[in-house]
Amino acid sequence: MTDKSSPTDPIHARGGSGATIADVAQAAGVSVATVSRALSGNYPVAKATRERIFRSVTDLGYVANAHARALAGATTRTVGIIINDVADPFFAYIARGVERQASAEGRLCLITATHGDKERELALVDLMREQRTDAVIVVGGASDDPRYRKQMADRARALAAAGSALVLCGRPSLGPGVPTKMVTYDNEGGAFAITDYLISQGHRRILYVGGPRDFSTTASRLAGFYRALDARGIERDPALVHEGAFGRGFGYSRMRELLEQDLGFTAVFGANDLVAAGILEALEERGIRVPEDISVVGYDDVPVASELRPRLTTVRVPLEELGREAVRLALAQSPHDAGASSDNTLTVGTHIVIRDSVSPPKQS
Amino acid sequence: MTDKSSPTDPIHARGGSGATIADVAQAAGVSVATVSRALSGNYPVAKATRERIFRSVTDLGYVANAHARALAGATTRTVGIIINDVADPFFAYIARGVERQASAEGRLCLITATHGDKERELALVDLMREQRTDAVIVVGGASDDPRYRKQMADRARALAAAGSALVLCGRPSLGPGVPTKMVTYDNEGGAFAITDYLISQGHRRILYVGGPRDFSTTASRLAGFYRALDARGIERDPALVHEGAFGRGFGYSRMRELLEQDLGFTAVFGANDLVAAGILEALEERGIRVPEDISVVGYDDVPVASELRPRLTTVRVPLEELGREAVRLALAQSPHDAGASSDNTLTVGTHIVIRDSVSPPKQS
DNA sequence: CTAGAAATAGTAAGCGTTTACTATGGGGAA
DNA sequence: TTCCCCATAGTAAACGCTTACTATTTCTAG
Repeated sequence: MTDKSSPTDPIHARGGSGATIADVAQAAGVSVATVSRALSGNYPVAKATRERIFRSVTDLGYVANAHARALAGATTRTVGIIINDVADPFFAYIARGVERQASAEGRLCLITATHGDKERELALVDLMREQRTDAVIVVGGASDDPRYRKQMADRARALAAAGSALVLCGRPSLGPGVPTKMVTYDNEGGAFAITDYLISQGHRRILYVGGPRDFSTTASRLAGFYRALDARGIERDPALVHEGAFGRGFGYSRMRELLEQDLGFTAVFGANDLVAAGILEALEERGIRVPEDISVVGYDDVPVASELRPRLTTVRVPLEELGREAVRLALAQSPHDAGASSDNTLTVGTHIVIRDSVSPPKQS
Repeated sequence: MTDKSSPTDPIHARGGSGATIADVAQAAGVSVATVSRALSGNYPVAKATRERIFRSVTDLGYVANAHARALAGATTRTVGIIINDVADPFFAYIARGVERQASAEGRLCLITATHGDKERELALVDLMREQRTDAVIVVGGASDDPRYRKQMADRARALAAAGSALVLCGRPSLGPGVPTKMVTYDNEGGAFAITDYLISQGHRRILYVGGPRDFSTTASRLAGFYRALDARGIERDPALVHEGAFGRGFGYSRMRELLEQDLGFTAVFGANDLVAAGILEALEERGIRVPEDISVVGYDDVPVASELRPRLTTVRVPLEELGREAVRLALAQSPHDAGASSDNTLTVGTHIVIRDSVSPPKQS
């Protein structure tokens, strides 16, 4: 092997464990203060000096130590996001929005997943707090357990006190007086709209399947569902509501069971698109045609909705937009008073998108 | 408003910008060293003292400052991962594996996306280097531009020198002597297998669509494709190979164009499942039946493959596993010598999964 | 010419932890 | 009783950077 560290070999010029700002200073024959200033560019440094410094930086393959920088008072330039599961498209698209906006604002993105465990969610908020992220964004529906809410509220206060912010994305407020920012979508309205659409097509007995019980998202979607029923004077039938989980597997297995019973429904409202996909699968397996025999709708409009056959009629939620807005809001300097009056909350609309999975009920 | 900071109010007890270890020490009447030791538990602390300390921690809502900790020499407990796009299922599943394994090993996960820009990829590696992550994992095929390879190799050396590691996940080596770890899958083998399957069904003219040109993934898949052709003595026809991009949109539009020409193929190999989905869409639009008129296969076996109708025959890549192994390897203390002999590389297998999108070619 | 303002550099004090050393008190062995 | 060791706790020196001050030139205006 020949000498690997010729003076022109950028990054590997020195061994050790990475060059420090002092190494650069020495190489350039200036003080560390000058290097720091040349690098951040917020203070005049003579052109010649600056060039010498930059040359040394390249020669040494120097990159600043983000921790030292953060510790010395500069901001961390990092936002944290907490989601359920990276591979669930609902969260993945929101995460994409967050990642893109964060990077547009020169921030890095710390992503973690709860796998649906609310204790873990709380622990993750603390982890982000340790990291001193500029903001922490928690995504998706929340449990309505009061103990949990209190714990989360405590963390919101701690974050606010430390100059960071807790952003609630697609979940309800922690209550008045708790310093959070919120970006949500019209969950209830979308559910109302699509239920009403089903009714307008002539359906009267609609099955609702999916979504964890005691979960804010489920609650809102059901609320919209019921409101539509009520508005048309259709009786609510508890036998037609089956909460459980979000996810294709749940939709499939629950639908199989439900098909054994004689519930007499003509349409099914899947709590989200994945549940609807499972429902479709179960229906197909039984040779039931969609939409001729039974109509099906979903929620979220993630790509699988248009991948399915029949293409799924569903409610479009602007997921990526939601993520972007979350970081915009998070990073926006809230007016001096953290007053509740400032618009720390933002709601984006939803609308139904009509595809091929709904038709009028079969004459029976 | 009544007094909000009663002594029992956990986290919000003090204003300011977060309690420090010194605050805890004072509250507990001990030195900061003792607090540090009680917290990390790597040094004996009297039971009574420890309890007093933990009480103060809770009272103050104290969480350690990760930056100070990292600076003081402890590891950062963070791994970085660089992918193309969070919302692309191929990457999302790998990211899930990484995230899960990282969290199983008590690490946090810094996720960033390149959006296919290789300059940005290099910049992101530097960003992670600034963060002093325990490892940085770059995922997915790579460009074979020599300048780019050299730059990446420089960074690999810098990371290694700093005690971190560059992990190549699903991409080829940067060359001998460059200190990287690798976890890959049998890309070429999978392509060979599925092409051979197509041939065994009687297909002779197979169209290959998708994948960026000059990209390692494309190169391997095409290599397997060609090898299968050669093995059966089928002539390679350049007119049947159409590189371009990964993505549903590309598959759809290119297929539409190709359908205008009279290429006489009986099967299509989509460079990945998303491309195949686009191909299916274009075919459906033209009223061409799959697999009766034309057979289609994909690659990766992401969920959309089984969502499609017909269900897509494809090559299964254990994506989540890939991600997990990447962090296992990354975090494994490599033997003292960073010798090339140690097994810093790991390959997971691929296999074809047969569904409904292939049948023997139509008699014409 | 000279005083005072730029412009440019350097000094050194933190930022919040960890950890090598040092200090203290109490027990048990001899 | 005297020593030595163990269990605990404290002191203070990094870690690598930013930035308020201070110092030195070099102009510019009067």
